[in-house]
Amino acid sequence: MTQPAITDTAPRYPIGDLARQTGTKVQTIRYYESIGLLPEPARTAGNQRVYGQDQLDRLGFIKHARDFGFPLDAIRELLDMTDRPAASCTEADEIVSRHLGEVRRRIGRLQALEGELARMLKSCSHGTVADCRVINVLSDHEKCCTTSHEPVET
Amino acid sequence: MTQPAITDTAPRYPIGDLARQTGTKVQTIRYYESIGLLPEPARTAGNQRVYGQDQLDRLGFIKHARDFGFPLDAIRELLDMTDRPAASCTEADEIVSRHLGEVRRRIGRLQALEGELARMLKSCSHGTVADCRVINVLSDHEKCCTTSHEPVET
DNA sequence: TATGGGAGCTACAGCGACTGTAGGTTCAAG
DNA sequence: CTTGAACCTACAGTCGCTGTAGCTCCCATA
Repeated sequence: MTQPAITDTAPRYPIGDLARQTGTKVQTIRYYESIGLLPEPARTAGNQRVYGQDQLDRLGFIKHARDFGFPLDAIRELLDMTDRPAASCTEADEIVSRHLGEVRRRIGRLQALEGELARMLKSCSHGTVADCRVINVLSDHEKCCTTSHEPVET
Repeated sequence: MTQPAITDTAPRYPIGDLARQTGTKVQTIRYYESIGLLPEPARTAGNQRVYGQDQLDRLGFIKHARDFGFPLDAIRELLDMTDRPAASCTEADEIVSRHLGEVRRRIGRLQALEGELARMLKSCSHGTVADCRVINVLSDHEKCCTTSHEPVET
């Protein structure tokens, strides 16, 4: 009788606390709920969302993975895995490998782009637009030094 | 009389030709028109778009600049400059410098990310999800080796 | 107990730069 | 004359949010 019931001590956060504790915006949390990334939480009598520790952890995971640049569907797969802790983590490794490969390809493309932009700028004589190397390179494919011409997906 | 009139020899391309010649999609061309990046072209009696050399060149410029990763509003500024060929090209240089700076920042962020992802993968023991380094790092901020935690904007 | 203001609610539009679809019309070759 | 590719408009969807409008709710202070 001197001990309060366990359910009374369970933390119950409103959405703003969740946002502050994870560094997510309130709207983003509601958005994650709307796309099924976060389950629908309990509500107060006044229809306001209340979250427990589970949800806080789950959102922390999502935020962290987003900071690592994982797309939401990869995060969804990773979250599904945390629900099966006895399973092999091969699948998780694959998701990360795929993402790492994507990041490396992107770096390569951006470095090629960096070189071209720097060359363009260096060769510009800073005169009129008519003589501008920058404008000329963009106007005329022939004046361009690069071999490949794929969009760069910045 | 033996010479055809000049206007008869002016090339008039349908939208599909423009698309093929520049490597742009037909819908994209119509989209550029809708946002005012390309002027409204002449039409046939049957309401189909017909383009001349000017438009082809303009679209070529846009395509090329997009391949360099310039956002459309920067391209709009660059196009405005080509209409004033006697002006100084300082402004063009600035646009390119800005873009170059952005590309370099992005490369830096992606390289930091690459390091973290590679470390994560290397330290994974390839056992169960419960022991998975990948999942653990994402679950627990403390286990994370990085100092800064900004989203990476891939 | 009244009140003020911050926090929460839903629903929807907008971003950038397209891409895809539906349902129709036009054009050129056979 | 028919067929089918190319064209037309209009609009929805992509990704991952962000912002707005117009409400309601909750809690601390007077």
